[in-house]
Amino acid sequence: MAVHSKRNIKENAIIEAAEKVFSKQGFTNTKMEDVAKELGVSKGTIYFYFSSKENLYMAITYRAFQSLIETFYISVEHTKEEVGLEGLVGVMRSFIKFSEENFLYSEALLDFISFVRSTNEGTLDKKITDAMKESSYYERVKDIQNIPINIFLKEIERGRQDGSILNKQKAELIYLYAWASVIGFVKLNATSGKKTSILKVEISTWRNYIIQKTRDFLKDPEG
Amino acid sequence: MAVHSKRNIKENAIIEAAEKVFSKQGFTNTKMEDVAKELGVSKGTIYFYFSSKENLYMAITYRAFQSLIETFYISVEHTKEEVGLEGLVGVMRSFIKFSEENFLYSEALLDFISFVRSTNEGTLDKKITDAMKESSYYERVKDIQNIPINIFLKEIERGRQDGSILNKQKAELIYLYAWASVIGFVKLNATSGKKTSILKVEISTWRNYIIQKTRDFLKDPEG
Amino acid sequence: MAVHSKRNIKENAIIEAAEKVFSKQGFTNTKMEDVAKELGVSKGTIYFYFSSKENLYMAITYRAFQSLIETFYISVEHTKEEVGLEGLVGVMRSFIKFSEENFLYSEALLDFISFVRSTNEGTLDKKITDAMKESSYYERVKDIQNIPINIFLKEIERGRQDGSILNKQKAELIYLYAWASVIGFVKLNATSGKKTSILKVEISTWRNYIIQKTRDFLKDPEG
Amino acid sequence: MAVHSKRNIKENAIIEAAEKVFSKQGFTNTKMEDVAKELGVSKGTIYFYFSSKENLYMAITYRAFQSLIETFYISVEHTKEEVGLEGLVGVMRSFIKFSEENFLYSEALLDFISFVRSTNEGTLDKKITDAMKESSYYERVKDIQNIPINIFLKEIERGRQDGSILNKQKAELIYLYAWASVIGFVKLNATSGKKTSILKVEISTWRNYIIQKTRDFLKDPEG
DNA sequence: GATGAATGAGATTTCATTCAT
DNA sequence: AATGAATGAAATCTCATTCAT
Repeated sequence: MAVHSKRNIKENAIIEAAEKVFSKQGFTNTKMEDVAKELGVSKGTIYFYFSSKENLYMAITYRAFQSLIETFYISVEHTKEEVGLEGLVGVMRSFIKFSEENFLYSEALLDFISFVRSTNEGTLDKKITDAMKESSYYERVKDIQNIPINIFLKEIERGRQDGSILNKQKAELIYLYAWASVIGFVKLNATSGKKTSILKVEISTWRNYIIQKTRDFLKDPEG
Repeated sequence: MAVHSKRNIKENAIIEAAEKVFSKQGFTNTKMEDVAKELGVSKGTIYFYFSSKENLYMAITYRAFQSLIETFYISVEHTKEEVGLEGLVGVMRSFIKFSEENFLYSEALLDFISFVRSTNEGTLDKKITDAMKESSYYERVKDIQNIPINIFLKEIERGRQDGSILNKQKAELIYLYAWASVIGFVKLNATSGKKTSILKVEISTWRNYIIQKTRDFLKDPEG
Repeated sequence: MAVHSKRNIKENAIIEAAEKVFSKQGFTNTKMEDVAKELGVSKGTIYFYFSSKENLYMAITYRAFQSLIETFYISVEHTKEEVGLEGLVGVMRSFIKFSEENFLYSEALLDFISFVRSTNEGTLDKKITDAMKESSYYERVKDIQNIPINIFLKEIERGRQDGSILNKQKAELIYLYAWASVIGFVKLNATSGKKTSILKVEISTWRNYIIQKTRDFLKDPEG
Repeated sequence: MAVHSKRNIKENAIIEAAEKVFSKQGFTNTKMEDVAKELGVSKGTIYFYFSSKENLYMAITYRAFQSLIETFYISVEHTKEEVGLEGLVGVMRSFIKFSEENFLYSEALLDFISFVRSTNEGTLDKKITDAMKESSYYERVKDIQNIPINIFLKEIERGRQDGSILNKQKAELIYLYAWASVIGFVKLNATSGKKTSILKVEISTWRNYIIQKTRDFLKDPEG
């Protein structure tokens, strides 16, 4: 186990270095050499741990899902004494926070969803190719990809049980509507993040508005 | 002028070919050769009309804005007899339709916004580099980039005047909230478009829900 | 046609450059860059004409077969007034000469034979991989690979008709026996070719002996 | 000595593993890692015993010569009561068998001969480079390389003494002629060895023919 | 003795861009 | 205007070899 965890430590170090440079320069504009330099190792070392650039990206995707799941669990844990509505709003809030703080993760999640949904013909402009399926992380990600959704859906159910959520729409639809808001929000803010406003609107105002709207329509029996 | 319009015809043909292949394969995965082949001309010809791949993408971006503006104007024209609320809902509806039918355009708009907002340092993973600023289309796009927003805002104003829109939030915030929904919706559907449902939710159901929600919160005085 | 032949001229120039450096340094030890330098062009140019290093080798293989066929036809033509035995001895002689003068061709022929005969499992040490099958030249070579053999067999038949060849063995066996001698002869001489003797035997003596033995056993009714 | 033989045992194990993978994949396509894996040790261990990949190949070459010599001696021993002609035919027969059963050895012998004959400039496509000369096995091989030939030549001499061999050619020429046949035979059969015929000729038929021809021309006073 | 992580030179291949015709 | 051959910088990936533990 010592040996194995040693390997894991290095793998994680590489992933973290990769996250740093991918975040700064983007996947396409980043050379494996850049990742190596960031960590102060040689190119070969990166390839010793990750068989390809895509595999490395897939590992990041895995971490993205893991991180989101962790975030969701923590949120749910924090609000377990409150009603389901508050639990869900909490999840939503942490979802936004997560996406804002980890734009790369947010992108990775999105890329993966697109990839899984896409057939071979007509692939869009993603970093992902068929080679990705050969990544050892591909299966791992597939195994956990639905956990965030399920946590979300479970909170809706809880809210319905305790009467705090009155919206009668299909739970999945609520999830999609909420997720889309977050994605749009994050995408439109996708820059180096120095700016604190857009179209003269404070980003924090916008963020709060999304959460408020979410709460509103969850409570709305006509929702 | 004859010469000039002849040039325009060719330019447009190239842009259309580029749109086709970019849509299919994405910007990064498309070679200039592919664009040339699609149109049945040589690579040299493409470069005769467009100084770089980036410039070509910028031309597409320009068309994307033009097209969105046109779409918005048509929508507004169609609903000018109705109240502002309906005008705005119509704009929203056409916005979604536009984005669904032109994923590439939708991406281009987003890329441009990101690009403009970003400082030079810390550019994200966009197809857009500094070379973009040198594009002859860059200035042109900057000149019209705010028109869609302004149309949207004007309809809000109209709705407020005629009492159909009661939501008291800053108009720009409403715009951002609406736009984000559309972006999220489109992004999550971003595949070859063969699928008609996601998470067991019909896409049309989702689309209608977004429009319904938009209408709801525009009318809501507490909105 | 002018255009096409222009392309062919360049292709041939590249092939000839490649033959030169492959002969000198061997396939594995030769970089595409070396081929480019030999011709005074850039690496990219080589790839403009040949999609891969293997494809280039396959093109050489094609030339090898073409050249051998040409050599055989010329030999047959030269001896058409003589009996079949002499025709066959002539072919044999030119076969040896061909192999001595074109060691690279001789290797290429051998590699191809091995490749075609081999199944996927257990490929031997050749420059050839499965990628080779994707070479545009692969099919072309397959189409002509049996011509040399057929010429050889036809001469045996002619010799039997005119009574000059009395050996009663299966024609194919005769071919294999003769070919093996040539291959062994060439392989054992496979060096830069400066030496004129081996084991104190003059190479010319050895060569003549092979031809003499061939003639002997073709005439031998007990052969 | 205990230490030394322990070392030898390990060296032999490595050589055998190397022979296995080189036979299957060829020298060039085999990574040191593959050799290590085959034996279930680490790459470092291989390097502890063999200074380089070339050196390892040289060790195999040494074994190839040893094995051939052993084979020859056994054959000679078996036929010492018979006439020299039969002794020589026996050697030939075991030579063929040896080469068929150990294609890698057969290649190694050939590579070594080529290497020794070649000058530094103009080395052909062998796995062998100048580094080979630095191999500790290089000298060892040089010391024994002529033994097979000498055994062969000695049998010819014996056959001439007892009158069973009447062929008057230089003994070395006879050796070369015989060896070439074997090399050609083996090279043309160089595949995974599943096929039992080539050009509709049974390989066993061909093999027997070579032996028969060898006997014939050894007896032939005009040979 | 043995390990396997780390190195880094080098190989193949790609492709936006240029330019002679 | 148009062509497409040519360029060459750069990217991904390989692997024999080294070396700290």
